[in-house]
Amino acid sequence: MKTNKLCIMRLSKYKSALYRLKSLGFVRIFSDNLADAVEVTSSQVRKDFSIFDISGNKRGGYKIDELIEKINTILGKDELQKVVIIGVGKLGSALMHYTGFEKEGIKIVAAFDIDALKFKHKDKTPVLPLAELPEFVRKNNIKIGIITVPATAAQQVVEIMLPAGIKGVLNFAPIQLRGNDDCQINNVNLEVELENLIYFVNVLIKTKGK
Amino acid sequence: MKTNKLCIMRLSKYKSALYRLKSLGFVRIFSDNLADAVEVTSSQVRKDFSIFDISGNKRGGYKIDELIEKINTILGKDELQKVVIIGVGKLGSALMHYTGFEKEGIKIVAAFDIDALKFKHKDKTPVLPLAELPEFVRKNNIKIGIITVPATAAQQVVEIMLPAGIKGVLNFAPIQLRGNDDCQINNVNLEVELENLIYFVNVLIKTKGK
DNA sequence: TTACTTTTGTGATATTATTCACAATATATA
DNA sequence: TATATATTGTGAATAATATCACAAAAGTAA
Repeated sequence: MKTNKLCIMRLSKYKSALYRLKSLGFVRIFSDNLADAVEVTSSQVRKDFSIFDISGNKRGGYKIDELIEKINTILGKDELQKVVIIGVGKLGSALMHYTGFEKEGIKIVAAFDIDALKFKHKDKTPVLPLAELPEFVRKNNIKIGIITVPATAAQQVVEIMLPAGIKGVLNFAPIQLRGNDDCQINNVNLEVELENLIYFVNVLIKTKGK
Repeated sequence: MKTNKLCIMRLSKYKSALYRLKSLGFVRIFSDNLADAVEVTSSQVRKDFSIFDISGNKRGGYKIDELIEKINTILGKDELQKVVIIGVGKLGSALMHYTGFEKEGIKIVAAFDIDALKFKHKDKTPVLPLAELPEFVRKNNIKIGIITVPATAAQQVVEIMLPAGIKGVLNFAPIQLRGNDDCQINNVNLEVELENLIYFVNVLIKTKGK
């Protein structure tokens, strides 16, 4: 089974499109429709599915419900995923209260910071001292953490998370963090995303000018 | 000149690493060092540079200042980039006040919403009615917009932005938005990023178990 | 039932991206 | 100055990814 990051990203996107199509009343779907929704080719869709032995019916397409279930299984979404956030700044608290995760079975169970003014031990999603992270992570069997601290603190935070048993980090600090064999780190760099967009907009404007 | 999105993303990352290395006192840099900082190979770095005719000195490496300047020119960062945000929810207001953009020459000049309770005409970064977006965009020659509205509203917002003259959209709504020849849309899907991470963490845990 | 049409599933092929490998050359050293 | 060494720059080779194209199967219509 040959997979790669892009392929898994597409699976997520297929799923999200499937929920939407389902809510519009569709029961079955063709690779063509999914391809449209996610802006890929229909052979890409079928190839992705074949990698994971997802099969439909020739001429009958795929049953949406089955498809969603299979994709969820592949993505490991059978059980609720508990996630912690480190860094309760603007972005951190926005993500903390972001409602989009719950429908995907992802729950932010706690946040951590070093600023005592931000501690909220009694809240539904508590904000706790960073020093308590290792114990919390072990007790609650947390695997995933989101980093939303400033770039200068990010590597230090990783050094605390790894021995605590965190296996996956989604890093929003604008610095490329290094994972290891025991921990996967994915970086989401907002500045880079915007710069990228700016580049292609400039290309667009220049080519139009011709 | 053959470019692609990944290559441009790497340029941004090189630049960010260069700022860091500069602040540590470095003046010259080798492809090796940059490769380390961004987690790519040194030939990747040199290849990327050669695509844009960036050259260093054999045995002398690259001068950091020149490199930063050249990359900024390529990325179109010669002048301040004015950006608007549509959707002043949790994520929107976090991005609105996110300080990381300014050092990259990106300025959020206004935000828009449909909820009158959110309007702040007098603020430094005003929150204005969505209806005023087209006029504002034209008057201020805005090219870039960030979408942080719910998925259900995102496509409608795009339909307002395109005729107003927006050329690039960074979309945070969890739905794949479609651009056209006149407008580039890049999607950042937080749910997808997290799901992706969860997948690879599960793979990690399974393989370790063996 | 039979012929026709549509859609899947997948090897073969094409395209794109990355790494290799090494000549060219700038700098350092003796 | 001559020699040794490190590093770039880039074609060639390799690897990764996506598309093509078509046989096989399943539905539809007559």
